[in-house]
This record gives sequence, structure tokens and C-alpha cells, in this order.
Amino acid sequence: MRKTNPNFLNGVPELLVLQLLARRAMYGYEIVKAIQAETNQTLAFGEGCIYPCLHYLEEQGMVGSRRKEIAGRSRNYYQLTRRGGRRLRDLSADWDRVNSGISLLLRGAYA
Amino acid sequence: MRKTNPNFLNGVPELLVLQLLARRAMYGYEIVKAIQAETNQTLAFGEGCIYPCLHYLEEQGMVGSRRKEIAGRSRNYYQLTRRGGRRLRDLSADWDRVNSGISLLLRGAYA
DNA sequence: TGACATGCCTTTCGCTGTGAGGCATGATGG
DNA sequence: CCATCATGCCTCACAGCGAAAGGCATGTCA
Repeated sequence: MRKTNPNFLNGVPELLVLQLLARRAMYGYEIVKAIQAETNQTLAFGEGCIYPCLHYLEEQGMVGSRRKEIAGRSRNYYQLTRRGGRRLRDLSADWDRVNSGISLLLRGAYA
Repeated sequence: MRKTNPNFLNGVPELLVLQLLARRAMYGYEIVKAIQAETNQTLAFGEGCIYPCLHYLEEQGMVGSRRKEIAGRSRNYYQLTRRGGRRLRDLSADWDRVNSGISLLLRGAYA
């Protein structure tokens, strides 16, 4: 049903972006590439997904941003806020729950 | 962003339905309840999700169906086809890949 | 009798990722 | 020297899919 990315994705971009920013400040394009690299090419969210996600997170006060001029290029660095940190913990917990729920059924306790 | 179910869900219903039917033939309403029960209430897909999913799977030849009259009620039992079995294996593999990809990033190999 | 569970189904709605595009700069290479 | 590609930002139209709600019928139980 999904062609490019393997399915099962919903809210995942938000989780991954927050996690990356928890490590260090990054800019949009860098995040797009980092997700591909660090998931072993498993996931590949386009810029049309990541940029709106970043704007949304900033609007919600989960991240802040700072413009920087580097090598003639304008980069928008985002860093996690305290609020974003809490959100990250919540989303992580959600992911764990969902994941273990699905594992439960797949492993077939009632099989 | 998602209110009722915790997020991260996409294509999951299809996977879970196939997995349940791999164990034994079941009918729609039963599947809805089974998903809630076997995921420890973590997941709860409504009938408006599961029924269309079943119809879609049948249309694709992943499952077959048989009407049965039981206790004055008409039940539509679905059973997995060979094709559905293959699909289940594929989806399972996809899920594992996505899951491990996300884990990779979350655990922060590059942290 | 009136509410609730079972059992089937559909329709409307909204979220969110995809894909394609627009814009500008710098590097690369034929 | 010019074209193409990577970087870097962004937006919009589209489509898939799950949520919520409702419709309909039967049986049960207070």
C-alpha cells in the first residue's frame, strides 16, 4: 500500500527528529540525510515531510532555531527545548508500548 | 497528533489481521476484539478499519470467506490463503526492518 | 420495554507522508 | 566554460488510511 517507505509509519518522523536533536543541534537537510544513514537506509523521509515537521515542532515550542551562515549557505539549526525533551520521552514510551503490543500478537501468546 | 491510538500505525492492521488468521479462521467482530485483547489494550482498531481491511484482503486473494449461521447470527469467517501467507511473511519482515531501523536511531549508534 | 452486546456494513472526515516542484549557491567535470 | 549535481531552504496538490459515527438486525437480560 505504501510504495517508497515500507509502511507502519505514523508519527515516527516526529520521534526521530526529536531524538536526533536531543544529541546535538542540526539543520533540516542534515536531519533528512541522518535518518537515512542511521536507520541503514530503512527509513527515508523526504524534505516535504521533515521541514513541515520541524516548523510544527517549533510552533509547539519543542525546538528552537538559529540561522547560521556557513560556507556561503544559510542553515537553520534547530535545538531541543526542555519541552521537546519531555515530548521525546513520551513518544519513546508510546513507541515501546506499541512495539511490544505488536510483538505480543505476532509471537502469538494464544497461538 | 493521533488521539485515540498511540501513533505509529500504518499498515499494522493488515499485518495483525493476517497474523491472527494464520492461526485460525475468524470473523470480523472477533478480530476487532482479539486485537485489543492480545495487545494488552495497546491497540484498538475500530470496525471501520478492520472490515474494509478484510474486504481489501479478500479482493486481493489474501483471504477467503465463508458465511456461517451460528446462534441465529450470521458470521463471516475468513481464512488465510497461500497468497496471504506469503504476504504475512513479507509484512513481518518489513516490520522487523522498520523496527530495528528505528531502534538503531533511538539507541543512538552515533550518539 | 429498553438498554446493551453481538454481528455485519458504509460514509465522512482529517491527518500526515509522498512526490514534485521552486529558488539560490557552490562544486564538479566534460 | 557551461551543465549538472549536491547542498540548503521552502511549498503545494495529492492520496492513503485510520477515526468516528452511524445504520441495521438479532438476542439477552434487567
